[in-house]
Amino acid sequence: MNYWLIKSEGDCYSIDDLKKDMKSPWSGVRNFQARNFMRDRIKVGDLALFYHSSSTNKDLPNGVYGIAEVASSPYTDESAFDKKDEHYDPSSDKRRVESLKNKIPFEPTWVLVDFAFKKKFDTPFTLSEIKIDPKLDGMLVRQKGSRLSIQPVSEKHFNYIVTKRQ
DNA sequence: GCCAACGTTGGC
DNA sequence: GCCAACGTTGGC
Repeated sequence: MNYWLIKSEGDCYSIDDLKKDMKSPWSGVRNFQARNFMRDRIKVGDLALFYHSSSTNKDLPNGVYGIAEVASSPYTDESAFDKKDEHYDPSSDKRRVESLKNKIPFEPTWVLVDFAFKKKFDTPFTLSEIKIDPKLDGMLVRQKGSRLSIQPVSEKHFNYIVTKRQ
């Protein structure tokens, strides 16, 4: 089993939204490294820290707000083909249209997995706490300019954060 | 709202 | 294949 950290902007899709929906397709990832994690390494049942980023709300500081569970295998992210979607990708749509026209197999550029709600922490484990805790040395999210929206987390770090919030 | 850091694009 | 320019992310 692997552990992950998934980022979302709190104003955009929060842990409360996931709790309400119970399960959500993690669409809109347009970064190749993050895509590769979903396509090649993420497995059903893997657990992920749910991280809120870029918060301008003082009551919702950046940090880990709870836990989500991987609830599907990777599948095509259809939003890449939707002109009205904010994550529309013309080049991937063009590839798809060409493949349909020429009746050749198509490997979608962008895939996604579903995440299911697992748990919300009573209090978030904030980024500032993560940064000062020696037990969390080496966590990717601590690195300045860590822009990966899906990143691996070690079992040790995962368990440490979860235990601290139980 | 600013700006540094990063990934991606496009011209050469 | 390099690298400058660009757009986006994310912390403050």
